[in-house]
Amino acid sequence: MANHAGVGIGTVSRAINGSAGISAKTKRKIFESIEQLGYSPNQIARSMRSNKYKSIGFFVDISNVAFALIAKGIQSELDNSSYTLSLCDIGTSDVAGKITSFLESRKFDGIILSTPTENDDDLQKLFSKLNVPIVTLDRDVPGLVAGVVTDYFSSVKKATEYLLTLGHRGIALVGGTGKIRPTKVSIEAYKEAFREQGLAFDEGLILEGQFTNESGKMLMLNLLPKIKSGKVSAILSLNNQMFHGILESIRENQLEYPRDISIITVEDNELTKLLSPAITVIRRPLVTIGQSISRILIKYMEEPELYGKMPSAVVPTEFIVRDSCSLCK
Amino acid sequence: MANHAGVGIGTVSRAINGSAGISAKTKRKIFESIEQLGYSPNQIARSMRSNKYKSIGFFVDISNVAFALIAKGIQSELDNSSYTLSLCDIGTSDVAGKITSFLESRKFDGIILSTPTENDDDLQKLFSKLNVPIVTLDRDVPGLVAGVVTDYFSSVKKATEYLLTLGHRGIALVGGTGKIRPTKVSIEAYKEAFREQGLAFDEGLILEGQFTNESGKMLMLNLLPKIKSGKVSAILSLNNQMFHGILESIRENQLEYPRDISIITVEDNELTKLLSPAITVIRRPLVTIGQSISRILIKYMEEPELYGKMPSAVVPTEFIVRDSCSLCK
DNA sequence: GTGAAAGCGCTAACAT
DNA sequence: ATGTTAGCGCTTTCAC
Repeated sequence: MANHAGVGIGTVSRAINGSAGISAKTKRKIFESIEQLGYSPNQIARSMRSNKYKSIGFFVDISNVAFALIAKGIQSELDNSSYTLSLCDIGTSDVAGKITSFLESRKFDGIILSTPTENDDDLQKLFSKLNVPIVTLDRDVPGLVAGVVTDYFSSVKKATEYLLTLGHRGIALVGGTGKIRPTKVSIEAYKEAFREQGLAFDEGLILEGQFTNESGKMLMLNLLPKIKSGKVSAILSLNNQMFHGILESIRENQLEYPRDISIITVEDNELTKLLSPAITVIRRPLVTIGQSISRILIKYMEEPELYGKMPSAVVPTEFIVRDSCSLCK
Repeated sequence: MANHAGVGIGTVSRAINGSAGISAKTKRKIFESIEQLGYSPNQIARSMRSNKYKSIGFFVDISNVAFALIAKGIQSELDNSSYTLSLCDIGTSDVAGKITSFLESRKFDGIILSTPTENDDDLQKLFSKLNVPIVTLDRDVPGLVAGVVTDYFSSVKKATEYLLTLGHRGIALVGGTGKIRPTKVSIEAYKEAFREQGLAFDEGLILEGQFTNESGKMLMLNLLPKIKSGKVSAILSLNNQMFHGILESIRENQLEYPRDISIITVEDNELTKLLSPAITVIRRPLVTIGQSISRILIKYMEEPELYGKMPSAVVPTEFIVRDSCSLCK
């Protein structure tokens, strides 16, 4: 390559990298040669030398289908950059272990993280050693920088108020572990809605499970008697997978919504739209979320001294009323 | 590292790589040092030297949610190997361009490919240069090796027969482009089912669109008059995203299934299970598919001389009857 | 402004 | 069986 253009190898490097100290003329000459030879630089060698990898990692549990649209959003921002996105599935268990094995074989210039739990010591230890910008997606992980924070508060509050207005008082709030930001915030919103109306909420109706279909079903098992006795007349679900279990349980127990139980869930999709009656939901703009966090991470990668100094992007949610809730009898 | 263990750098390499020509004793000594120092080899440098990347790429349109479970399957096989999986979203357009840009910045030891089209010249050109095992997922791409092939034939035939048995004759077969294997095979099965019963099928009812919700809706627009006139009484959908559009259209036009139209689709999920009435479906075992293709690719990576010499894994499908079809009136 | 040379951390070939 | 050395393809420093 270098001798085809009749220049030194260092000069080629300068041309490719747009470094200073090269005349426009030789630069042109070099790019011609590049064209002719179909040369493309070896990214591995570049990385080895420069410690830049042109690569960002998105660590997430891909079982949650929402991540696909988020990834699309991330990707769309990255298209104008020279970075490549790697999706890495961390599942729900041994997250730190999986991330470790990813990081052993790959290097990233930046990382986007959405873990199933916020208080994972192994995780913190792992990342504290890593000298790379890491932004979290809706997680308050101590020591890490929050990139995007979804404003569940206002929508959950609206949803709760909506149910209260319909006359419901026994409103079950069903989430995965209460140890991640969205759940915590949602619980706060729920409580505040009750308080502002001068109503008492029942702590016992704030339920925690896992982010799975099965867990949703399990929780319903406990809820059923209360539903039948009228103690619980509405469910506000904070997770889509659990929501599936709740729906199955409703079906299996010959209940009907909104007649026997009013339901609201988080995350809008084909299912919530196509079910009949359609489900009242809290929607977050998935693509936008991906774009926002991508932009923030790029900023941090380009200007490391800013790291952690920028505010998180706060993404609004929408409360969409459909037909899954009725007046409390 | 090397001098901590009191050995030469080459010896360390031999230990790490399990190469021959090293005594068990020094090996042990070296691993002790590795432990103590928390040393981990620089994968970039190794790759540069060895042209092995310990990395496989899965190129797919992540809008199709099915891929998530397939990826889980792939991953589960990879967990016992030293390979790392990168999911790369190729969307539906400019697939060759996207793949090219991925390949410029990353190297893979093997590639799993599921493209939205089979006859992409750019794609073939691209991969013909690439000296790496590539296996396709349900695609017959000329020049590439098929890794896994899903047996849609038997299920689509069963589904068609099922509809015929219910008295349906006007059965619309709705797919994305007929240019990918699953669609082609399904069309064959559909025709064969008709023929075996001595019945004539209407070529005009074999419809092609895009793999999108909107396209499903569009096709329904054409179908509606025929449904109302009774010319079409059943729909067999070959794509889940199109199916969503079909369902929406049914809803918007105040039709009811199975009363006004019988429907069957491919791909089982929460939606098909939870809709009421539940949808009769053709299911493919997604995790198994991922595992199979992963195993085959690993084989090819380890024994390149086998490449293309092994048969594709044929994965069976299941035809699951639920409540979305009724007797033809 | 440009070429030559050092060296990133490894593996493989060559010594011993 | 093990130490030493060349060199993978770049970027960067140092001469000029």
